[in-house]
Amino acid sequence: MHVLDGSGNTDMAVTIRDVAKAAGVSASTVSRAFSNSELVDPRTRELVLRAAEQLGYLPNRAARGLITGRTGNLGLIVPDLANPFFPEVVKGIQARAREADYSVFLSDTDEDPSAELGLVKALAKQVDGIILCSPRMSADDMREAADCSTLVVVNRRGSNIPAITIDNVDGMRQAVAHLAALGHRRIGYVAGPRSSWSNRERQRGVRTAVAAEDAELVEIGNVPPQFEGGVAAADLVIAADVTAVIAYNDLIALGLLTRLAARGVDVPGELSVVGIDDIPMSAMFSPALTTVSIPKAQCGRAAVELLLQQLATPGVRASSRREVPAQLLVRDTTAVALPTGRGAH
Amino acid sequence: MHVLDGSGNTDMAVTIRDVAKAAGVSASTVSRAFSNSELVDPRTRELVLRAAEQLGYLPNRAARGLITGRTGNLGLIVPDLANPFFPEVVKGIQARAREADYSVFLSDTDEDPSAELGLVKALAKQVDGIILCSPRMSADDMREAADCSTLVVVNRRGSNIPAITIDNVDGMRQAVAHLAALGHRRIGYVAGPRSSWSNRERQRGVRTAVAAEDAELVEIGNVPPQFEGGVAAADLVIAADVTAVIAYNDLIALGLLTRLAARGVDVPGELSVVGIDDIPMSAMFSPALTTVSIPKAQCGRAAVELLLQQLATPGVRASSRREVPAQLLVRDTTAVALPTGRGAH
DNA sequence: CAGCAGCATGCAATCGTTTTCATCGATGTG
DNA sequence: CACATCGATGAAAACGATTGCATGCTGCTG
Repeated sequence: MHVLDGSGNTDMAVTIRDVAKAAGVSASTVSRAFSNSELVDPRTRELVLRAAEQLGYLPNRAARGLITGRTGNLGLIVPDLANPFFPEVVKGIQARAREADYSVFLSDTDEDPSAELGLVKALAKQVDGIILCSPRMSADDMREAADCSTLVVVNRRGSNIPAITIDNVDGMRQAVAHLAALGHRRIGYVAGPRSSWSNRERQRGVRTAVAAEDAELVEIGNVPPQFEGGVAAADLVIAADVTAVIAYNDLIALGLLTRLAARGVDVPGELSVVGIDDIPMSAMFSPALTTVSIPKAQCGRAAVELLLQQLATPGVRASSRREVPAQLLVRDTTAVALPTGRGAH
Repeated sequence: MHVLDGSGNTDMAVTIRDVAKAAGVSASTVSRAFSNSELVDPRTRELVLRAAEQLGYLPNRAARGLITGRTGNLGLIVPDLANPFFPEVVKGIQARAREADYSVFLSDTDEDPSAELGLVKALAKQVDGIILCSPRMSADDMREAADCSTLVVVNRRGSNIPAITIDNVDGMRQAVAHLAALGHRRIGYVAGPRSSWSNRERQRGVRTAVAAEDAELVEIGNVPPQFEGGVAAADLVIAADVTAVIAYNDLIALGLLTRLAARGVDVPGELSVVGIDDIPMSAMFSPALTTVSIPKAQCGRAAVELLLQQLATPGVRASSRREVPAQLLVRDTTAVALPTGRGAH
């Protein structure tokens, strides 16, 4: 026998009317006691709250949502939760949402861009707004999605939709400045997927920064943003005869590190490597990866913030956006360039 | 201007009555056309479906839930999404839930056991059932939680609650048999948190298996189940004078590997290391970690399966459980034991 | 003392569905 | 031909909450 909640009903819902009866008031008063607390006598309110407490009453959000039109739910769509970049973002979203008393619906598209729009539509009716993380869908689909629900996108910009982005250009500037200061004059960039907005941004940032430092840039193929992509790119990097390389993300950088070690290339002695993202793994590798860190949880919180703001000022499809800073984290994969530059041995 | 959905309403909901009007039938018929399809004339049904399609109608789940008592939602509570073990499980849950046309509410407790019960209560009204991943709460709290909602727990057993567990004992048997076959006679086990049910299971499994192989077991302190825990434990392992060590999880094993390398201990030459979990990182390390792999996505799917089953047979609080197999994955951190055993150099 | 302002509360309609019950033709049978 | 049967459909009552409106009470003012 467990301790029951006074009434003895283990599963049947206790409604607003039960509370009303227990407190000797009407249902409306109970409702008011919970929301517009100003319109009800403080004493009555206290009475109601106590009765509710005792009965273990919790408002039924679905019923409330039906009439108010607001569900208190948020949708969240990510391409792949197994990608170590996303869990931290999701945690940030979750945490901030809970603070604002919102619940979060999570959907993982498994990297299928064509599933994204469908999920938005399916979710639209059950939520007040949707956060799209690094969406892969087309710009047309984005517009259509925006017509279904209040949207905020993370890690992409365009279609006049409120967005949280990362200051990739500045991040790249920091990375390149760091390398240049170490004497590197010929720098490689291992590009991620061509279709990725982030990749284009980072590529742009690297180009600008390298030009500003008066150094030379070698762009190395588009590879999938995974460990294997880095493994595959390593030989190209060696052949490119650079003294330092920046990878589109940490996973690629880690792949590089592994293959470079296998090829007998000393990092950072012969070659410096810089990643982007700062996924937890990067600190655990040896040598620990120098990387451009992105405040992932902060991105998540900011996305919720922006969504809440959109929700609060309805009708205003203002194209608000927010850019979070990136920050270079120097660890053990970058060092001064080899004095002679190349071919030494 | 975007293509609108025929009616021109970008945000206002299209209800069952709109469809009814458009199809020239009553609301009841539309409802039936969507659910109990048998009670409606196939031709009428076709008509309704076409009208709904054209208007872009999607049933409002909240309204439906209000009357049926079933929400079509599932709750999911995890201790820490940033722990690389969980994302895969969550993906499995998500995928299976979507197949069954359920949506998933995600909550992350940030490793705070005292938050778990509160989240269960908050979620209970909005979902048909809740999946608790590796819950840290007390047994009493578990019982109370089970009174709030239909529950399935993953990675823990007890309180007569349906559970998905891993066959830790067999996993340990495989690991120990592998090591014994390589000639190891003195084996270490680096224990995880004392409060963890999994740790107790694994410890028990190792003891049994080591005894069965007639080898010697050295148990090494309880450490936090993180990389840092492994780093800290490495020196104890060296001092324990074993030729092989099994860690409570991969994160600890990876920490061991890192610190052992720093101490100049050759793995697997001088010491073999086995992890548990098979997190993605483990394959990327060098040397790649030999580990007892757990089918994480399958755990997730099984949990949903079990929950759905509980939901289908209401009232039957049968203590169903399901155990998924673990499987040893031999990679590069295990090798034959040093011939002389210890102190060699 | 009458009248009125203003506050606290209750009544009832409503949100978008499902579901029970009744209705209405059409069909089959004695 | 009349009556029971049956299948398809519609009308209306729920589900649990919110909210505009009406009501009753208190207390103040002229």
